[in-house]
Amino acid sequence: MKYKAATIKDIAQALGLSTSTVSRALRDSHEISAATKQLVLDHAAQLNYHPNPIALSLKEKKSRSIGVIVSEIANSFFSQTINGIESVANEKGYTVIISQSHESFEKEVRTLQYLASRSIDGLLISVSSATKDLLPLKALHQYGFPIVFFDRIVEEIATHQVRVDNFQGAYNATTHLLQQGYKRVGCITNSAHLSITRERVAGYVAALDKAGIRLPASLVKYCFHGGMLQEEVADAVQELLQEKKRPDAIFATSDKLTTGCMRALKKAKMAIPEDMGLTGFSNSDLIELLHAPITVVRQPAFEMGQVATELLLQLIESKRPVKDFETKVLQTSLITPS
Amino acid sequence: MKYKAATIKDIAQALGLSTSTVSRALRDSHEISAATKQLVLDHAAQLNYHPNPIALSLKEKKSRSIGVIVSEIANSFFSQTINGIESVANEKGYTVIISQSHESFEKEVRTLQYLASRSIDGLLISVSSATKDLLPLKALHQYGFPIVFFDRIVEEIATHQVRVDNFQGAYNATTHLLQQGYKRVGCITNSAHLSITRERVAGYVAALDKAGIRLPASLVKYCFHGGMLQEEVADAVQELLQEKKRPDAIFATSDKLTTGCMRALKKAKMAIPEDMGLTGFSNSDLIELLHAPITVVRQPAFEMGQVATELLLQLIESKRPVKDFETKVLQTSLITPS
DNA sequence: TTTATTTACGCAATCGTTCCCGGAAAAATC
DNA sequence: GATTTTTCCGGGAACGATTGCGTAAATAAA
Repeated sequence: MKYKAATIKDIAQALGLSTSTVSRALRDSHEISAATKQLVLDHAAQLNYHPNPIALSLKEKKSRSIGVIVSEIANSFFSQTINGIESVANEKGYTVIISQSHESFEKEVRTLQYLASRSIDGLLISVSSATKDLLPLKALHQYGFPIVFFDRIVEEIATHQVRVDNFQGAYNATTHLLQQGYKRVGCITNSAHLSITRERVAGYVAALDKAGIRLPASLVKYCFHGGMLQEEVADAVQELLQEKKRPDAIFATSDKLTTGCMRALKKAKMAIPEDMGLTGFSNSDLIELLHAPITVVRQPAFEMGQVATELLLQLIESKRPVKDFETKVLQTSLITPS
Repeated sequence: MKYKAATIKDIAQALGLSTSTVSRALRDSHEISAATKQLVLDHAAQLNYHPNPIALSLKEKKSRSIGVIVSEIANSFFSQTINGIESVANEKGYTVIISQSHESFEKEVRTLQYLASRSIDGLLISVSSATKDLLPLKALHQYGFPIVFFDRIVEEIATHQVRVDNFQGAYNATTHLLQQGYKRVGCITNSAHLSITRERVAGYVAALDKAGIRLPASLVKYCFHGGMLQEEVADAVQELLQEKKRPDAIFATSDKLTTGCMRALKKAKMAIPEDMGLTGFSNSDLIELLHAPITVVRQPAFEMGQVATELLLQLIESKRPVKDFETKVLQTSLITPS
């Protein structure tokens, strides 16, 4: 069953006016008399008239909707980011269409095409951990399609970017572990070609360097699926535990990896922080309730969503092609258990 | 900057055909010659032509998109449900537009109007804990707008509903606490007018009854904001602790309430399960990592999303008004720490 | 050869809205 | 009283696609 919404035509007919007059009256045009305007407005209210956004989209050639692609919404960081995105977008009258890549490149590409075909006006994306081929994104971008990267950046594509100071966050976390007295800090991280992976691992290495600690590269374990598969993390932890000189602490570079490590360590009956130190990136609000009181690097997720959306809308509403792109870098904070 | 997508007109012009011929060729109509079809198809591929969904929506009077309103996506239960919704909707070619009420009635109404004005074809909703006035929803429903309720049901509106066996889930959880030896089980629950609140409290009471335990109604504390405000939960816990005959265990009826209780008990330096037993509804995947190994009632969230979406699409695609409405009841499971 | 039937395509309306253009009536100016 | 200027409104095209109807040419039947 379909319910029929009132149209401008209905109002016109009922009042014996033309559609153009009604349209103008509703938009408060100066060339419509006050009396007619009132008449139209009253009748519109009575019919509960709302302009059909689809018809508008067709005419204006824009849908006033933006797409968001994240790996998973069931992830504190991303759901918080989305809240930030929504807050800005809705205020400006934009609809947000959220899609998940589930860390799969194929799903990401499909989603990309889908969103593009649904005529969204712009895209906010944090690429999947499996994304190595940038062609689909580049194609869209070269078409002049507005894109803003957040969190997981793609440097090869020239557009606005919003991220945190991943290097510093990782540096701080690693330094924190060292200050706790740990000597051999291993690292469990995401897919190697992600920007956040490179930056965070660099921060981790820099902190070790600064402390005069040199560790084998084998202490850095990459999880291609970014923790989506629990066993991938478990394997990585196991590998660390089986290193000839076993690490005494682990730095995990993402939400899923941090909790994944905890899970794996628990399974291996390794106590945190006694048997193994652990710290990592996480925006979960349950951290303080975990069985081991770990220190985490928290990202300003909500703010990141807001900033990214503002940049995107700016891009969308710009009259001429934007050539000057910004890279906003937000700061992380180290949260220690109270 | 705008990128211009190819239209049917572009193809027609380039090939010296009419738009109708091109349209029919693309839709593989029998009244177009094979030669012309091939010509059109080739050229369409070359121009990377994709039908404009907005133009189609305008003509077909449907947008092939559905709206979802939940209180919060940063909630394991809802994000899992959304995954289920997405899986079914996308497969059927529908876009999912997610909105959050943040447990605010005003936000819910605004969102409702917004979604309705964005011409979605149907709505999946789990009402906010603050929803007492059903007029906006009823208005939409009486208009013939397809709505399916999930999780938090509104019985007064006759349509499809999907929920879990809340009574049984609550009954099992409470019974579990009693079997552990707890005698005075308090309850921290959601806003009193929510369906899930009524059903879960009823299950809780029934379990006590069955065990021959009669407790004062003051042991049931209602949180109007459903745990959105941490202090609301903290206050409720405090009130329980200050009862003249203090309870020795708490049954919490939702995700946020369960973790909220844990947080409050931790603050009050009450050990779980020694000083106070705790169990509750939760779909968080971090439960097993919490400092206290609590038993939780888990809902089949993903499945719930799938079922609800199937019902909604069925409603949307039905030729005539549907009069027979289904109420699907799924089963919960009690997860005890290993 | 004439008529009937296909085949293969074009014309134009439609969806709801905006906006350019043109024009009648009223008001202002001379 | 005649002209110019406003004021106010309607006609119709446009956005991109679909579709009922009409029709020329090609083919088949008579």
